Amino acid sequence: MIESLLLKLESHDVVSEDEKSVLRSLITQQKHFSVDEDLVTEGSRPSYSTLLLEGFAARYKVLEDGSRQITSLQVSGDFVDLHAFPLKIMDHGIVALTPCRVALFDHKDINLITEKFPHLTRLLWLQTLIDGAIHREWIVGMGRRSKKTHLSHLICELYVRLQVVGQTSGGSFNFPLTQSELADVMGISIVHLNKSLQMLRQENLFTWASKAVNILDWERLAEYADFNPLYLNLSIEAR
Amino acid sequence: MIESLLLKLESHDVVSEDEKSVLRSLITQQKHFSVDEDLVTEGSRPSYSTLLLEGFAARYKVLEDGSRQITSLQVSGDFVDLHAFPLKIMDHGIVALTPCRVALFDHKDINLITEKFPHLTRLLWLQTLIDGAIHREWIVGMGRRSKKTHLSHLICELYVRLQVVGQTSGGSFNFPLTQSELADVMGISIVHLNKSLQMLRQENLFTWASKAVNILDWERLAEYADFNPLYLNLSIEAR
DNA sequence: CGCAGTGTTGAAGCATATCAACTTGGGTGG
DNA sequence: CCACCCAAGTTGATATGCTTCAACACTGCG
Repeated sequence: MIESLLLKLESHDVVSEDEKSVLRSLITQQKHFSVDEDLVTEGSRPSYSTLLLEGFAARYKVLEDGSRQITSLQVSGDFVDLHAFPLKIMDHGIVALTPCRVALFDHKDINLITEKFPHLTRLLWLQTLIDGAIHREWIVGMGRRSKKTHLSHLICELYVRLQVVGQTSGGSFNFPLTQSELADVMGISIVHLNKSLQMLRQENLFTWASKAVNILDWERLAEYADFNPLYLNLSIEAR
Repeated sequence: MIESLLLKLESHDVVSEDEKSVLRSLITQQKHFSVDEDLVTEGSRPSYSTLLLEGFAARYKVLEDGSRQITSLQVSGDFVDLHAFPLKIMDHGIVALTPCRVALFDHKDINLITEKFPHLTRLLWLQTLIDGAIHREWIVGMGRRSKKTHLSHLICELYVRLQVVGQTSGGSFNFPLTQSELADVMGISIVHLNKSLQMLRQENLFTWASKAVNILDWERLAEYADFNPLYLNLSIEAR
């Protein structure tokens, strides 16, 4: 059930049977969310952390004027609020972009992991560090990349992240965002996103139709997007 | 010597004498860097982590076309590359914005902390999580805030972070960035930064001259910047 | 004194937002 | 099963934001 999490962990280091079974044993509860429902609300003080088993979710903040910025996209195998464990209070919300199935881990139990399983602790820590690395890459995209490059970089990132958890087939993957949501990811208006997307289509690097992306030429796309997967830390090392 | 780090940790939770002395005992070496020197270079594989004792530094990425994006600012008490410990390879560089004095912690020793000092481990983890929270706030600033609001938000953030480590006096603090560096923080051109800054000056919220910021009216500034310090997690809790 | 880094300015052109309208497609009730 | 409806996507026009280029002013320092 938590296979996608294990796949993710195993893309960074060897995970022992003991560690796997602790993780399996700690799931207290499963839950479903429908589209636009909040998995976690801003300002709340969760006593558990949420592992996304299935579906797409987004971290976001809403400003006074009602505009929204999405600060990260979460896919199967992502701990959407592991950071709530030491952080205590959520400074942002997490919303389901598709129907979502999640597993809950009690903070008391995660605390127990830090007490008894240092290596597993480091692996969980690593996940939150990779979240940070992705944030940095997004900052670079927003600040210094053209919209076309930023957008194709996002496609590359999602492709690689989904590949790790076995959610790609060939060059294609499910990408259920609306253009409005993507605009909130990139911090631009829907109209402008739409126009950038159309210009990008002329490059014939990928297609995006009926909620699925199909990458036509990975080499050229990665080159075009200036994409270097180093920041995702996909190498198996002793951590 | 590592007092600023301790001040920072103690702004989140109680730190025991044992924990303090472990930290003190693990400093293997001190080092100095001059302006524009890299504390850590992109692509390197450091075997130690760097604690900034004195000075200002910045994480950055440089793109093919030579443009630079600063993804975070680091001040006294910040572990500038604690994440290199599980992350292994640096996906970005860290440059000294002023002369810097740093202390080095061997990764083997940090590993030892995770094995023997779970509570201290959680506190260190927390520091990297706050880095992530700051990244998210910057993403919001870049994507959805006006330049004037983004800029004043940064001033608020720096003020609060420096206050924690005792680097403010009254409403003022040292802020040694050039406009060019600030432009790289915000992802805009120098010219535009300069003009936003001038418009902001007319609001009389703060002054910035000879490398020092002086906040004239904190309440109004925080209101104007839509600044909510929640994301910095400055409350003492059992973590 | 002169030089180099930093800050400031104005003009011109490109990027992006906003507004308003229209099209398309999937889903639902009559 | 069709008609309708609503959400999503697309389009063009206009206004504002932001970049670029080029010039000049200021300051600290050799």
